[in-house]
Amino acid sequence: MRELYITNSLSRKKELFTPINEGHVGLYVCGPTVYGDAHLGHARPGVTYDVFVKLLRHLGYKVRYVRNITDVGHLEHDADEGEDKIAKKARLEQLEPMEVAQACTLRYHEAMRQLNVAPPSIEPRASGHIMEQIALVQKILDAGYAYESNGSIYFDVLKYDRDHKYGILSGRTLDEVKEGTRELDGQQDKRASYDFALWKKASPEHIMRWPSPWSDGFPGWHLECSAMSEKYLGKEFDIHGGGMDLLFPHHECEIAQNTASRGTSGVHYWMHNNMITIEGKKMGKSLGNFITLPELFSGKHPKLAQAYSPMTVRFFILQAHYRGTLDFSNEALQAAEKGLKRVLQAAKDLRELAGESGVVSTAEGTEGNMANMLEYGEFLTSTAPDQGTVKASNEIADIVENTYTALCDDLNTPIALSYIFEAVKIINTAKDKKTVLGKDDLQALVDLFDNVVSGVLGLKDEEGSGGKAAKTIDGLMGMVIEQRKAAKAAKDWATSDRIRDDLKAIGISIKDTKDGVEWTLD
RNA sequence: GGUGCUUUGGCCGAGCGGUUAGGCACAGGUCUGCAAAACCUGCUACAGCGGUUCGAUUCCGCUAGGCACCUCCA
Repeated sequence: MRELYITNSLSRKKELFTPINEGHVGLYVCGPTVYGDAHLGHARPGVTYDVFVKLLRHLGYKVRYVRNITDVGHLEHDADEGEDKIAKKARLEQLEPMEVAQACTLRYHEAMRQLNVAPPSIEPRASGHIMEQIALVQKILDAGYAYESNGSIYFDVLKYDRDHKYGILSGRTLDEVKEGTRELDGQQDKRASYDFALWKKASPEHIMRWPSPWSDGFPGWHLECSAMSEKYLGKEFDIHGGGMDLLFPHHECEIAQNTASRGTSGVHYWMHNNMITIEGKKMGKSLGNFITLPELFSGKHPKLAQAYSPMTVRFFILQAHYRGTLDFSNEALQAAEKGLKRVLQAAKDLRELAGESGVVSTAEGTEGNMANMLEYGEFLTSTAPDQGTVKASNEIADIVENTYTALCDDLNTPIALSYIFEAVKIINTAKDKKTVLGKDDLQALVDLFDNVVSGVLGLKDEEGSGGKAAKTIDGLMGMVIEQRKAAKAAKDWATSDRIRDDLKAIGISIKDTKDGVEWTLD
C-alpha cells in the first residue's frame, strides 16, 4: 500500500501514517452543533474529511468514519446560568429543542449531499448517548480526576496536570492557561477557573435535562466526543479530525478526559483543518459574517455577486491546502467556477475519446456522462492505436504518479489539481487531433479521472443527465441545431447568430467546432 | 497580556536552499463567416532590513502588517 503522510497536530510535523490495525482506519471528526443553517465554514471539514476518507478507501483501507451531531451540551457561557444554545433557539422560536435539532440536522445533511459529501459510517448524536456520558463522568470521578460541587461535576485540571501534563495538544502550560482564563461570574462551584464541567446541574428553567447520580442536568461540552469515540472506535483509535478552532479547549479537554478515564490519550493522529475567512476574518457565528450554504447555492446574500453551485464550492475548497486559511471572495469563487468547468468538460471529452476507442472505465460505480454531447459525424475517424506518442505516454504516467504522491503528502489537493490540469491539457490537445493517444494512454487517463477526479476529489457533473428530461432536451437541441445548420449553409448569418444568442439567453452555449456543433448548459 | 501561525506576480493559491506550480484575469497568435472553446506565446512574484551560504523566495535575527486560539464556534 502507498505511503501516506499526514500532519499530526500533536507533533506539528508531517508523519508517516501507520494504522493500529493493518488495513483498517478508525476516524472520528467533530460534526456540527445543530442550531442553525450550515455555512461555508462547515463545508470545509465536510469536504476535507470526505476527500480524506475517499482517498483512504481508494488506497485500500477499510474505514470506519464517525462524525457526530452535537444536539446538546454546548453552553453559551461557562456559568450556572448558561443556557444551552439549542434550547435558546427553541425558546426563541417556540419549538421543542429536538425539533430544532432535527430540522437543522436534515438541512445539514442536504447541504452535504449537494456538496457530494458522503455520509459517515456512523453519525451518533450526543443526546442519544447520555448514559455513556454519565458512565464516563463516573469513571473520571472514580479515578480521582473530578470532584462534585453543588450537583455539578468538574474536571480537576490541576491534579491531572501533576500526573499527566495538561496542554500537550495546544502546547500550553498550565501557567499559561491560568493567565489566559477569564474569571466569569457563577464559577463559585469550581476550584479553579480552568477546571471544566463534566456534568452541570440544570437550573429550574433549563429545558434539556437528564437524571444522573448527582443532579438533574446535562453533560459538559467536551464529554460527548470522548464517550462516543470510545464507544464506536475503541479506547485507542487512529485519527481524530476537526476544525482548528476546536483544538483548544475542546480537543485538549478530550485528551484529558480520555487519559483520566482510559489511561491513554486515545488518539494517534490529530488532524485540524483551517478556517474559511471573509475579508481576512474568520467566518463564524460569533462574528455574524457567515454565508450559509443555501444562500451560497442560491446567490441570495448581499455579499454574493451570483449563485455558486455546490461543486464550485467543493472545487474552491480543494484548490487550497486544508491546513491553510482560505479567503472567500466573489473573484476567487468565479475563478473556481471556470476552472471546474474546464476540468469537467475535459472529463466529458475524454469519455468521448475513450468511447470511440473502445476503452472502458475500470473503476467501479462510475457513471458514463455523455448525455450532453451530441454526436455529429465521426468524432474520431479511426479508433486509437495500441501505441500513442511516447512523449504523451510518459507525461501521462508522470501525471498519474505525481497526483497520487500529492494526495498522499498530507492531502495536498491543490497540487493534485495542478496535475489534473496538465491532464486536461493533454486531453484537449488530443481532442484537437494535434496528438494521438494510444489505448493505454486513454485507459490511464480514464482511470485517473474516474478514480481521482470523480472518485477521490468527488468532482462530478451537476446537470442531471441520462434522465427523461435530459433526453428530451437532447432531442430539442438536435432540432434547433439542424435549423441553425440550414441557415449557416445558406450563409444566413443573421438567423444563425440569432439562434445562438437566444440559446445563450436561456443558458445554453453553442460552439462550432471542426467536428460539428457542441452545446453545454451554462 | 499569553501562545501559535502568516505576509508570494492584477486576483486566488502551491512550493522549495540553486530548476515552470496551477487556476482565474490580461496581451499577441493559430483556427473560425463571426463568436466561443481549444491550442501556442508573453506577463515571472516571493513585506522591509540585516545575517548564514558559492548561492535564499526557501534557513536565522530584527522591523512592519495580518490572522487564529486563550469564551460557544468547522
